[in-house]
Amino acid sequence: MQQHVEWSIQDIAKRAGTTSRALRHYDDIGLLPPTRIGSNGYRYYDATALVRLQRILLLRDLGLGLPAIADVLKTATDATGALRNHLSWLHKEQDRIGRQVASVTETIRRMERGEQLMAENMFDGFDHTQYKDEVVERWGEDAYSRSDSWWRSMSAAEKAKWQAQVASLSSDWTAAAGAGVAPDSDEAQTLARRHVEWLTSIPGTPGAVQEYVTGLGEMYVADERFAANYGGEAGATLVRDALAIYANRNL
Amino acid sequence: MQQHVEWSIQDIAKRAGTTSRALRHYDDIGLLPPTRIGSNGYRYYDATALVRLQRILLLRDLGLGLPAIADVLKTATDATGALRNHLSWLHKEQDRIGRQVASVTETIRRMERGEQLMAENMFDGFDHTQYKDEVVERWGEDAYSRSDSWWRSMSAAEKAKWQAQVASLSSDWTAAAGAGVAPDSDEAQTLARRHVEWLTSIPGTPGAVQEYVTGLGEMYVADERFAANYGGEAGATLVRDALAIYANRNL
DNA sequence: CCTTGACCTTGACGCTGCGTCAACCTCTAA
DNA sequence: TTAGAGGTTGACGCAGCGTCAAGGTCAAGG
Repeated sequence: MQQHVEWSIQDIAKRAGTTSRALRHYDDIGLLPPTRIGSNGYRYYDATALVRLQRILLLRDLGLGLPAIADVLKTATDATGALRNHLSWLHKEQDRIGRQVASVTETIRRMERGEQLMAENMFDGFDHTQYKDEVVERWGEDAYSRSDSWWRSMSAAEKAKWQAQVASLSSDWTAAAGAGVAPDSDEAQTLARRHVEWLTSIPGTPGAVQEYVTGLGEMYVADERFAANYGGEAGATLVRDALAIYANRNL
Repeated sequence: MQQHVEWSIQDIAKRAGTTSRALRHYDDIGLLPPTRIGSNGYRYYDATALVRLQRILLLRDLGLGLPAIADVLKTATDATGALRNHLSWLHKEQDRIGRQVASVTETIRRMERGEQLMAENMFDGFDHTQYKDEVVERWGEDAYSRSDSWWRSMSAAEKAKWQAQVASLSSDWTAAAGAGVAPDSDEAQTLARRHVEWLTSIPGTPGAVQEYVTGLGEMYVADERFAANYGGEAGATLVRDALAIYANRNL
């Protein structure tokens, strides 16, 4: 009997369904040293090593990292603990991927409906992350997290309503720009008031929004995609100037 | 107005919710060069750069890689195509994670039922991957894939029945070892026959299984976990010797 | 004027798990 | 004997920055 007491590195690799390179790596990091090393430097493995390799590969397929595998094989006592940890990590990954899938799907859907969506989409993140720092600095972490949770907690219908206001403002600004109204005209200033009211309807963005509003105006002009929402460059310029004037007078 | 025409690297980083290191990286790879570089080497960014950064971070949050993001921002035409690709990748990831969750959960369940499960579990992969190469070499790819699909296509009940046979053999071997029966005794040889019949009930493992069976015996002894399934070291030794004798006489 | 401290710069290594050369022995079968 | 298959040890590459290290720059205070 005992006809195969040991195998070469390639044999072991193919038998276990991995590569010789991986085996050398496992040797390098001390995870699976060969049973014997020939005087020529060749690595030889026996059945015990093969079994250990099987376990390694099994755990690897379950997604564990090599250090984690080493732990499991070393302190064989706590195998379930390690797997349990790993499972919770997997669940987190599931959630994360799930959220990404939802976001990407939604983004694609919007882009397909042709609604200048990249801009709209940007708009969402806009009030939430872009000025996060500023909000936190001026009104504290509480205000920001309230604002953030406010948005996250909105129902789809509420979000839709909010976005309808965006659309309404957008078309009114566009129309005004098309009609060539002046930034300091009553019409433009009325729109500016609506715009600011709409903005300040977000909890966490109270009083002293002058610079905030002015900054927004700059952004609109800086980005032709935002500009597109307000009737192109002319529209964006109108919005910026009207907001600046309104902010100066009323805020 | 225009009070903030440009910002320092830290300001931009905090404002956009990232780090200065990331911005330097984006500069290095040409994804987002600073608007202006001072004579002192300092990086300065304006509103346009901030907007671009926002887009970068948005796409990054959706899980796209930096080269992919560069493509999207460069050829703004094909944004949905890129996202669609990414989405299918995300779906694959979901599947993969899902399978891992199932596997890990199942493994934990088994380990908790205390059934020497690590060994059982190993056992599964055992007949399927470990000898894949050998099976393929001797009986061809067809035989292997038949064997493999055989296992995969088994119903839960069938798998349970098969595992019941394992359990039955296990306890009988353990009992025999405890009674101190000799490897060449009728009792041990009867068990060996059952063992071999059980093994050969797997399609793809026909005739000429002598070396296969002998190799199994060695494995049982080499690994104390397998040994535990057969009544410890003494049991494993009994199994090995009995199988060797049986193989010599009958295979 | 000098110091302190905050902020900036350019390297360069580290992390994960090997794939993939490169340059060079060793063994086996014809 | 010679080709060809297989073995060895480096060492780079990948993704996306985190994290020192070593050293300029700038604004404010003693």
